[in-house]
Amino acid sequence: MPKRVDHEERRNQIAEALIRVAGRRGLHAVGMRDVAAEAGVSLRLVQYYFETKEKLLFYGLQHLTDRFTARVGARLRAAGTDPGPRATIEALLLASLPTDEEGRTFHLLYSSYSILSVTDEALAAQPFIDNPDAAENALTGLLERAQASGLADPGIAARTEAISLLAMTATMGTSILVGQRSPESAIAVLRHHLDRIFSTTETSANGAAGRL
Amino acid sequence: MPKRVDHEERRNQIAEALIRVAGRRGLHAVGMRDVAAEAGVSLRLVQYYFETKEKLLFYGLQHLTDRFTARVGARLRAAGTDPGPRATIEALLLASLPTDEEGRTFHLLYSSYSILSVTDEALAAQPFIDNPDAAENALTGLLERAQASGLADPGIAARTEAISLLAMTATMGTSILVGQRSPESAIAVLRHHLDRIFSTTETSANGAAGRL
DNA sequence: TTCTTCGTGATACGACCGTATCATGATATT
DNA sequence: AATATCATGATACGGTCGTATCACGAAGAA
Repeated sequence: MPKRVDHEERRNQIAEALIRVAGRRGLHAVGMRDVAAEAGVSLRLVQYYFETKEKLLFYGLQHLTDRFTARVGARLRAAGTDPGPRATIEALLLASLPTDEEGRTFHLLYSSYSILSVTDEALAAQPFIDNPDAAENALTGLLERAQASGLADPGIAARTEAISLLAMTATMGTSILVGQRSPESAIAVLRHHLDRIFSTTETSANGAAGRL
Repeated sequence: MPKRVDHEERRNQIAEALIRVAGRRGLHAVGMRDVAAEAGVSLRLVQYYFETKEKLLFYGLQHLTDRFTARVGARLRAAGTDPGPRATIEALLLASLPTDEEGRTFHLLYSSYSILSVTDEALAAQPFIDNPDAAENALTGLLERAQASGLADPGIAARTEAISLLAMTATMGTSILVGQRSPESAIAVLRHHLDRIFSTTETSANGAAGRL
């Protein structure tokens, strides 16, 4: 066969371009031509690898979640080998906060896709529906294990707290995005709740007992 | 003067049409012609009252926040005259949840505008920036007063909890919107935290004692 | 009445968008 | 070397969008 270019890699390059330009100008504002220009290829090429814009957007969403998963994994590894449950949870939540350019793009685009999926049923049927459930389950498991090993308050409702932490992180991420809240204050709120959750009853002299 | 039509009312009618069609098909998908058709008027009329689409969108945002404020007010009044702080807070939070068609539209469009404002600086300069702060301040005040009157745990950090409650409500609202969570479970999570906050110290049979 | 101004309508314009078509290099197989 | 097939490019097409233009009816002011 001819030229043999790795199609999947090409698609990834184009998807990266989509993510870059969408992160800059907003997902609603990107066109095929913008993506092509950002990727440094011709419009035809974008059409060649993704026949339709819808498919490009779907692939972009997939690529986005993949990259986000990789980001979280990297943050977890950076937290050291076998960190405590609290440090793990903190790394998890903080990785979701738009405190750097990459996080900003992730949060903006993920939010955009979510809102879009409300009125676009084709998008609503796409993969990223199960992702939040996975995060919720993972976090719940971490909390339960922390409780079992006596690090976290046994009185708390693990799943409810997991849902709450993720929900707070998401909204405060948006607040950071629109410039309404500083990353520091968002982190402070999260730590406040982690302090509450990771507090064995008797050791609570002041506040922060079982720190990471 | 000629025909004498109340311009402001006309604008409101058109803004209502914008909100309806945007709530149905998504804010990104509405055009001037859609709004005109939904309002039962000609395209020219929409142009006449709002010279540009940008102005129409800005006015629509203003109208949206006005109507949302009215909704919250109505819910508060429906909660009875001088309800307790907890009932007030609950009414406030539940009014923000997309549990009915109106709430669904509010949440969807408010989220859409927020996301849009991240990449649209003209929109970012618009009014609705201060609204979240107002809600946060109001909620903080309610919590502090509840603490002062011995109804709420004096150990909690009022503002931090206010921020948390609003943040959780917002994200769970979106979760409801995309069909990922039921309104009941969202309400259960909120009530869980209200139970924690509105718990006088000695009644805590299990864990949450004199927290920081 | 005549005029001026406001309100409303029908329609046209230029730009851009997603998609399709046609053409042409490049290469691995025969 | 010939050829079939993959990869890439230039360009055209139909539709829709926001906006502008032209036209006309209606009503207080002169």
